[in-house]
Amino acid sequence: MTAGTESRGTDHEAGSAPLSLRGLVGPALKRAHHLLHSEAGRCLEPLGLRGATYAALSVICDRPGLRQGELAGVLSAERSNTVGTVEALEAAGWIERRRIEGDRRVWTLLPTEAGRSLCRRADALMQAQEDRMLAALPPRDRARLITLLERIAPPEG
Amino acid sequence: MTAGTESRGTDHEAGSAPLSLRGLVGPALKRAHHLLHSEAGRCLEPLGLRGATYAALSVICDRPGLRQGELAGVLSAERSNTVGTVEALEAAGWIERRRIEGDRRVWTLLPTEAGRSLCRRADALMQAQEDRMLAALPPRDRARLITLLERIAPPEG
DNA sequence: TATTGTTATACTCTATAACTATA
DNA sequence: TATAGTTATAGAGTATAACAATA
Repeated sequence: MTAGTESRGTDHEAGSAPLSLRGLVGPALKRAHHLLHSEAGRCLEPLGLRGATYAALSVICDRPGLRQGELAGVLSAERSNTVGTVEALEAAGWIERRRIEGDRRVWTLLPTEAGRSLCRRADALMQAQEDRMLAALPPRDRARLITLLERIAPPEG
Repeated sequence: MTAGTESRGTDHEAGSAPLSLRGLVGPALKRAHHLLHSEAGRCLEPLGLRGATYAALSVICDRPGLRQGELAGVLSAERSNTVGTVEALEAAGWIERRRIEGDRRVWTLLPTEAGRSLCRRADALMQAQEDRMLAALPPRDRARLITLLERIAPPEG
């Protein structure tokens, strides 16, 4: 902290990233996430879905009957922020909410047949989208990438 | 699209992600990014920086004299969204803006000595933060991860 | 008292269009 | 007419606290 005044390079081919950011995972992660996320949004839009509603619908189809709070947990989202998502799915007729016996506070979430059908279409779309966006990565590298990312942030902390 | 009614599993150890999201890079990318990004924010806060201001300062220290529009390009940000960032850095005394000769529309960005000093501290903090967050990944895997991410979204598209 | 879902709110990040002053 | 920077604004995404109904 007391040393020299200049440790950074001064000549650049126009457009390279700064040295100090080169070794960090964060910036690379941010760019990749932003690219995939925005592209996924454009893909899902024609289906009437967004990233959040697709993810929620997918979880509900996979675990029919789960509670709203469990959904929030799986999505790594705040309970308060899943309310709108669930309402949107219900309003569109893609899921139903049911009370359970014994505890009238909780809502249970079930996909409708329309919801299941939509989810299958969305799954296919998203798979195709990743095939397109990740064309530079052979399947093996894709799996490796997922493994690395999940070692940083395991699913369902 | 005409086939069966049920292709998803029904028994789960509580807390696993849906099958259809398992093979996708997007969700894993999102979780890792969210975790690193929010943690980076907490790290930088005591220095008076946020992710965006740190990244901008780093670029300016590395390429002193670059234009504001070039900065936006390197940051993959809209020009309009870099205005506030640059103003914040200038107001804090970490950078200066200078006109150039020959074109009075452009601003040139230069770090002050205080800015360089702060940036060195922030670099060290961010390096330490990643060492902590990515403890599960040996350096070799970290480099591999960056390589994979940059094949999806190359720096400075 | 604690918990489930809800409301309200605020803050960050990003995108878009329109403006100014220069060129 | 085009460009650099700016302003204004809108939309996502996320975080927090407080509330009602129920346990």
